[in-house]
Amino acid sequence: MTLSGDPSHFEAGSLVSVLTDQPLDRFLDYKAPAGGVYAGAFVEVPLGPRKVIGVIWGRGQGNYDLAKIRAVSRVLDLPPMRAEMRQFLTRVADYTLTPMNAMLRLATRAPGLADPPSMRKVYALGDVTPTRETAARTRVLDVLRAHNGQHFTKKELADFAGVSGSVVDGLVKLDAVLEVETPRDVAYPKLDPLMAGLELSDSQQAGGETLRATVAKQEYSTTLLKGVTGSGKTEVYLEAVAECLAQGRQALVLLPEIALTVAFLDRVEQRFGARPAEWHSGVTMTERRRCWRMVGEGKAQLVVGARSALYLPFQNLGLIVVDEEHDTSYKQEEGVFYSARDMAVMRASLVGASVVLASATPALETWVNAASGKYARVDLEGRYGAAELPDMKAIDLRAQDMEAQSWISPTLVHEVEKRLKKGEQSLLFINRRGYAPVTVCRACGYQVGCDDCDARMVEHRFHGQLICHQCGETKPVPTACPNCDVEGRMAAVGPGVERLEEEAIRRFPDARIAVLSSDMAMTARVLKERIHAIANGEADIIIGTQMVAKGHNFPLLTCVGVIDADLGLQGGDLRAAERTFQLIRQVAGRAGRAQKRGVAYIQTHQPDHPVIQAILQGEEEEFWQAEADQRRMAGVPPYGRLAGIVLSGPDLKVVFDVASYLSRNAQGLQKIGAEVFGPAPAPIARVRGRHRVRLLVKAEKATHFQPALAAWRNSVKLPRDVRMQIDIDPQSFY
DNA sequence: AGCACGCCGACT
DNA sequence: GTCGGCGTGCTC
Repeated sequence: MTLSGDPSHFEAGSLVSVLTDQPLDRFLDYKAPAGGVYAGAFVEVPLGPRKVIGVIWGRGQGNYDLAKIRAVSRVLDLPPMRAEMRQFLTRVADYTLTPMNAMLRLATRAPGLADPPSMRKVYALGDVTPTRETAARTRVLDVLRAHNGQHFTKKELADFAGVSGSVVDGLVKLDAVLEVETPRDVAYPKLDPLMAGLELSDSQQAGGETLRATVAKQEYSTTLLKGVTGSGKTEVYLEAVAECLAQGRQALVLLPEIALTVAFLDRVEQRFGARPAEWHSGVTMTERRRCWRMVGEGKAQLVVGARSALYLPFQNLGLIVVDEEHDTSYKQEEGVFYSARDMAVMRASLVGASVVLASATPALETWVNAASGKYARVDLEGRYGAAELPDMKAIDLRAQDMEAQSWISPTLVHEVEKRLKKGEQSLLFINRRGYAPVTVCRACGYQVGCDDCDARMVEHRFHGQLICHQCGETKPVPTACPNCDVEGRMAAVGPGVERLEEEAIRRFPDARIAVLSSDMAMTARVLKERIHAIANGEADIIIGTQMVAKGHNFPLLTCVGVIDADLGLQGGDLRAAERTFQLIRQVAGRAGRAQKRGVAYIQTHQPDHPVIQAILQGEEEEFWQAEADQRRMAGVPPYGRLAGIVLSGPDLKVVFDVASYLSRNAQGLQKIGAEVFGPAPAPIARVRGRHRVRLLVKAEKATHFQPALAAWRNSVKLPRDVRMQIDIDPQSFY
């Protein structure tokens, strides 16, 4: 049956435009298959000798040799891509200057989409009683009778009954046990939004009700949920999730780190009685396929995931929560360059969903949007329970009597010792992995660098080698200088987390010391167990990198020492101040979460620096306002537009020439008032053997920035081995 | 992305 | 003579 006049239906043989996941930067025309096809349908189309996945985008363009046009081979058994999803992908592509096929790949990142639903055999009680009932057979039937109506796999059933699989086979042959083919991808267990949550404080209660009311309107909105570490943001936004689920709409919660998901799944189970769907790099292929398909069939009510979960085929999305929304890992800086936070807002605005951006230290962009009224804002007062934010104290390193090769100041040593005596925990924070950032020859001054990158190799004693943090290249720690051949003068300079541990062991020989660093290669579960053990008091001193700043609770912790607060302030990055502020506030927030008030000690050479001062005084709003004013004066985001362009290739001169040409031929950009800066060598001028040159394009806010950039990019034909990356709203300048 | 076509060097 | 290196170009 065909619906005449329905513009989204295409009759058999008519021309349709198909977007494939192949890297051809255009749509291809095909003939609609027998039975016709609707726009949005997932299809398989012939392309050269192969069959590839595509989506029917609309009517064919008709600008290709009709004789060469082939027919869609088949329509896949998947719910069609909704119009709003197609619109979303198009908008993200236009915003980030990404080809559409790359967008489709993001949206179809699940295995076996072209395959029929994967099936498996399950077993249930049959209606025949076997004539010869052996002991083994009785045990099997007893298990099935005890769980009447439930299905088991053969292995489950056999294991439960303590028999081998062949007993089950025998019973199946006699029809005493039923063998049923069922889809492997089953719906997620039902979440109950009406279950009672934890008891909320007044502030949480009020915040939760505001969010519920917002979600209940079923229209687009974005709300900043701001509350200090420990104020119970999660419980509050789970209220928004409850409201969304109660309406029968789907919800998505984005978390910045896989390590946080395990704890979050537990919270969801407590709150709604079952676990939600999970989507991140750590889930198995089978589970990925299940998640993608169930989300598309509306059989997953809540998804917890990493940024790429944004491209799942939700059918009736009502809410997106971006937890720790300021986190830099939401910005993808590979392949498709996008900010998951910003794209969450875009997706929600297209489907009439609510967005909650949760953070103790919001991104400046978010803060500004809330201040201007573009976003609503909910503030949580105080910390949950009796806990209060710690006192913040600076340790002026210029006035400390620092020993050589040591980074823990006498004042901080003293404070840690006091905690050790009282049986309380201390946290020493250093935002640097490995043992030492530099290996230098004391004879000639040579520093060991990576052969393929313009970066110094970082010594990792844990792994017993030097590692390039850019490309992952490793080499042994040399005993003789590679430059002057002098033996035995190579020295490690500066501290990393491993070296800090070494110093802590030396200074606190009787303390139990635990290290938490992202390169210790632990699974999410192991990591969670470790953190749990530490939180329960299995360590006196915790030494950690950035990782410890994120969302873990240590109730016995009363002392935080930030080893080098200046580290983030150098480098002249646009966001250096903001980052340092966020990171130190977060780390400090680890202290004193339960009954005892904590103190955070911040070691710095510049205690009068405005950022350090803002942290010490707790003058948050003033800090954001000052940052915002500075950005406005400089005409940079969020008050202006930036695009970072990186050209890379094996031959520096060729790359530089292309960059110069682009810079000189930017009339289209100048026409919209944009300026091109550069070319200049990128901060890391060589990565994996490719030379990198960067340009920066800066424009006023209200301009047709992307179209002008796209035209500019397309105006040059790049040499074969030169690549060009365009990063809209760059976060880092690497 | 694949995959074919095609045009030059060292081999059974 | 040909096997195969990977540069170039095409796929509706």
